Amino acid sequence: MAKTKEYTIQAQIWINEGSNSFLGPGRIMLLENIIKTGSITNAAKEMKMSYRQAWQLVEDMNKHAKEPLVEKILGGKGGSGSKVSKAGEKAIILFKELENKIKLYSEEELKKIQM
Amino acid sequence: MAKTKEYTIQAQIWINEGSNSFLGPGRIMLLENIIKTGSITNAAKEMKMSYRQAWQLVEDMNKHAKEPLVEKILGGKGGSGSKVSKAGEKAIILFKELENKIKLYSEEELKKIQM
DNA sequence: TATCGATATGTAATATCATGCATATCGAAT
DNA sequence: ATTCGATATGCATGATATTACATATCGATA
Repeated sequence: MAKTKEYTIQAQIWINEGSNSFLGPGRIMLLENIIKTGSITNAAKEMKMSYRQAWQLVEDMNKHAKEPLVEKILGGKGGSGSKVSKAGEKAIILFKELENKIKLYSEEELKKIQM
Repeated sequence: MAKTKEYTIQAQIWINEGSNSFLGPGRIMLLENIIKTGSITNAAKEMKMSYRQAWQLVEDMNKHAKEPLVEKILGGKGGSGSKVSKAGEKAIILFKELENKIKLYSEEELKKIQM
């Protein structure tokens, strides 16, 4: 008997500013991990990414956002760190809503056809 | 004056068979180039991909499709080549329709919000 | 059975990219 | 001024694809 084949759809989105990438799943996860850990360094560790790369992503996000998504905190008794701004929190929410809608829509559309 | 920032959305889809990738934009383009050129070898050249990689993609697509998307032609006076099957042609059309709908939907949804 | 142009496949070489590491800097708090 | 934990950044190293190359095979046609 023939092996049954089940097909699923995967949808991914990215937001660009002009021709530059601005937000994608990886960057959103990074933002979430910065909220969770309080620093780029620890967020990077959390997702097994090098600090260097995480830092560059933050730099790039900030450059392409209307206002910074991540703000640095320097000094203080506990040393330094980074924090996601209000604009950053909003970006996370908007992105995930968008992503969710599109994934749902994709699945519905796949159901309509026979692969 | 502040630099205006224009945001656009990019959506990409892939079809999986079980947990294996089956079709994506690259594979679809490969199929189209096989139609155009009549062989995997020339399709690969067309898109500056190594023959090896192109061949593996074809192999993998066929393995995960219900019936082969690409069929080999061996022998004959003109030597050999490959051809996209009816199932392959159908897959191209279905994929592109799906992709198109999702891209349109994504753009509509982006318009609704303010990034 | 000789020819043809590609397919099919392993292996060595290479390019690409991310990471690790080292160092300088930061600025509030004490 | 010292301390703190991170940020900021260059550069060498390493891991991980991707490619190039070489070779064997294919099968209808003539």
